Amino acid sequence: MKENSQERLLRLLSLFADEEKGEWSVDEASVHLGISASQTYRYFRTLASAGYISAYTTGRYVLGPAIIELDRKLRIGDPMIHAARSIMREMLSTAPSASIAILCRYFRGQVMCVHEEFETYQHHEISYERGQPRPLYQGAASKVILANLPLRQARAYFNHAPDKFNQFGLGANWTEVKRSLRELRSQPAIITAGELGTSASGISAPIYDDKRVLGSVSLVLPITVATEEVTSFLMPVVAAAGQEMTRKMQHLAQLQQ
Amino acid sequence: MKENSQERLLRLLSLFADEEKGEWSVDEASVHLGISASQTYRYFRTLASAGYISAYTTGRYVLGPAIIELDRKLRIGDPMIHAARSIMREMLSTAPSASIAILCRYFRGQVMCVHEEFETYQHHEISYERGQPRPLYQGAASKVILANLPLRQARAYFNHAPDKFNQFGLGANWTEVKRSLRELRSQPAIITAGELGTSASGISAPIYDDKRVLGSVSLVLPITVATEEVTSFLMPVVAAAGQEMTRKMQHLAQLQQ
DNA sequence: GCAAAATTATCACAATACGAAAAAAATTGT
DNA sequence: ACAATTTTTTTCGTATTGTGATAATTTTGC
Repeated sequence: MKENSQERLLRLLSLFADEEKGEWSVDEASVHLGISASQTYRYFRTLASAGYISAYTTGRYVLGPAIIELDRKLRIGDPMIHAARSIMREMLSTAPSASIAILCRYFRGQVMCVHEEFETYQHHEISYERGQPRPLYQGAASKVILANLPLRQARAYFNHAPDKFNQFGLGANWTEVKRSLRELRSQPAIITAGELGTSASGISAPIYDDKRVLGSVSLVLPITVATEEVTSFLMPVVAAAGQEMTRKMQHLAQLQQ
Repeated sequence: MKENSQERLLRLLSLFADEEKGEWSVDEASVHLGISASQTYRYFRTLASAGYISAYTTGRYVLGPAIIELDRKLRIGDPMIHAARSIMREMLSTAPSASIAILCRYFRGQVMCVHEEFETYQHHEISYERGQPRPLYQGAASKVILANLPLRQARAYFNHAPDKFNQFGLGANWTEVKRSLRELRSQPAIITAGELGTSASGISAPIYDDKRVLGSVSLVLPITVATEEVTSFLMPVVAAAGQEMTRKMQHLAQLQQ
């Protein structure tokens, strides 16, 4: 827990991401971070003059335009998203209309959607939303990552929320969980229904780097069209997309560019 | 140009936004920033372990998932975007189909789109793209901000790129520019055609905070439908949207919430 | 397996980040 | 318009730590 001044600055910035709170005053942040008011003012000034936060009215700060600028650069330049785009589009073309394809990443012990592809835009209520961290035990895109994590890590997550693991059908104790993770891993792609909200069904396959799992590609379909027939057709499609992504990621690493 | 260590850290992060380059090695960043290699390693480690950058292969760093997380929070929580959403949608409903509504902000001496509303998604080629800074002299959404800036600032920008100002019809010298800015300011909304690419036309109105201009709301239409008749109908619509936004921003400031 | 590159650790010192308190500036109430 | 708050910046002395150079270690490419 030794922290230097740069880490403190970033921790202040992450206040705007972590908490449900979208705006912070200097005083609030000061007590929350355990930093003196004068120093917190210095941090706020630094972040504000770089555009990462912005005072939309006196004393109240929110995230600033520099975030948008960075996000655009990421959208355009991220190698994983770039590699995924065509694969996801092709996968989507074989799926029923109103389906969407999502690319997720393992991040900070959670799962975060980093890219979406869809034919026609429609607000999907409760699902993987770009940029929203989701737990590892809920939904296909998460579970497939969990199942491919080293057992040590999986166990640590299980110990942290055993009730949740049970609630989402992964087992009531570690022995059961271990068995169901092995079972999930043995399938080419994994399918869930109604685990985030009740209206969607997910089909997901893992993406590997070299040794460890990086994330997952998934199809999310309206639960009404996710019949046994449809999902059994799509399972190998999604599995192939995952394998193709894995291949591309390894190829990328070799290009060293 | 006195810079502390936090500012240096943010400057390193902004390398990933400023330059055309989307990926950096430690050495490249080290020479570019004029910081020793060992210290640059420390900065990279700090940013990486907070998720702002990520090594997608050994030695090559790109922006990390934390950016996406912050961007989502901004999209959801930003007071200006929140205030704009309904106004933009209503404005859009009176416009020809295939039009889009954009919300721009004055940022770092440039103009950046921070939010878009559209009926049906279609990739608009060259226009205001969310997160891409644009110069003040090009396009309606920019010009309306420029025209409402304090003259001192406008003059400074003119001196910085007089040829560009002339190219986009603002005048060949400061006297002419000053006159055309006044002329632009006198209109309820300003209209341009084909200034970004050749296929779009823009109608924009300014948004004020209390005294200074914050940004602009605009309609972007396919140039083919932007007839005199259509634009003269839409001009007061956009102007009203700008005024409504101004009202909401001032109301927001008074709520102090 | 070995050479090369990437990353981390060590160290000594100057630079600066820090909190407390005071000063200045901006904002609000009346 | 003026006073009362609140917000923000400055000052200052000191202990902390950020820093570059170099070495040690780990990882990677072949």
